[in-house]
Amino acid sequence: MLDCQDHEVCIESAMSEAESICQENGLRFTELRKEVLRLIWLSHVPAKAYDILEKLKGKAWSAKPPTVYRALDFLLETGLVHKLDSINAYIGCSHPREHNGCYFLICTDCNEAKECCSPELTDAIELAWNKNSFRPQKVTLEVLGQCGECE
Amino acid sequence: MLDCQDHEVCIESAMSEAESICQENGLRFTELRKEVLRLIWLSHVPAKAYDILEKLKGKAWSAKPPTVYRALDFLLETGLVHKLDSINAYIGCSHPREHNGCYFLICTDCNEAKECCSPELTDAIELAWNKNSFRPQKVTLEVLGQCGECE
DNA sequence: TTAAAAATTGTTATATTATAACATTAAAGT
DNA sequence: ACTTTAATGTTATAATATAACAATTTTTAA
Repeated sequence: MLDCQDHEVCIESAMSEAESICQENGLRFTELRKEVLRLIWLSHVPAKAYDILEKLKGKAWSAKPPTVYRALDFLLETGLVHKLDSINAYIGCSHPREHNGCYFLICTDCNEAKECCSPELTDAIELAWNKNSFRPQKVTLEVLGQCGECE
Repeated sequence: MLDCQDHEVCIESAMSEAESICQENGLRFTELRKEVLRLIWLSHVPAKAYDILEKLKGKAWSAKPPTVYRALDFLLETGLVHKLDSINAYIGCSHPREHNGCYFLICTDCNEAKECCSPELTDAIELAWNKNSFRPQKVTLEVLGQCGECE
């Protein structure tokens, strides 16, 4: 599904961008938060919270559910990570500096997910909700299906 | 949020349409399934599985979690009910004979949800996924925010 | 019409996902 | 340095959902 050539590069660039964003905004990118973000970025398959927990236990931490969920809360709030509600899993944001018209393609065969953006989509959605005089706060748009490589 | 004038009528028409659909398709609309659908339609606030369970217990059933989840599975498969993944709740489908370009507006104040359709939306989404050579199987589109009455 | 097969429901147990509440430690502000 | 705030540790539990097998009901078909 993905165009990522060298995933090590992919991870490192995500980590350093996260570092910058936190610095710019005076947010504390602690070791725990870093490690959780890195674990999420380990693959393009969205990570489950309890899988992250198991991996954390293998490291220095005395990790328990709140350990992971608190780190996830931080990463979600800062926009470094997205939660995919349709599969209860977490994926690193591929462009954490701007979030416009994002949606997710999730392959039910290889389990990889890809974040996409489409201005036309945003426009269509805005048009639709304006008709309903609705003030949107959060949009969830996830497409489950088969990616090009898997079909 | 809703234009429903008389909710009794709203419920009864949903129930009788469900009855018809099941009959047409040779599906068994058992008492249990009927009751669960009716409980979901009790309000336009999406129903939580365990709330349905509690209400069922007040009736004739010896209800346990699988009782509810199996009825929900049936109703979801037949398209009589939708699951809202962003809030883990279930809502009656307002037009179960055709599902095209549906999405949901969910008010975080009054908790009501409204099913909407927008062909432009469907088109924009299809355009977007075609670019990615992705074969969609299920689309989740939910907008959390404030409805007209609540803002 | 009755036996076999299939579908539905009952029941017990457990898996999965997530948060509350309070204690402790570390960092930042004054 | 001391106070406050933020982050993490820890225990317990809440909320959501499914597995596995037994009993029953409905349908099929001999």
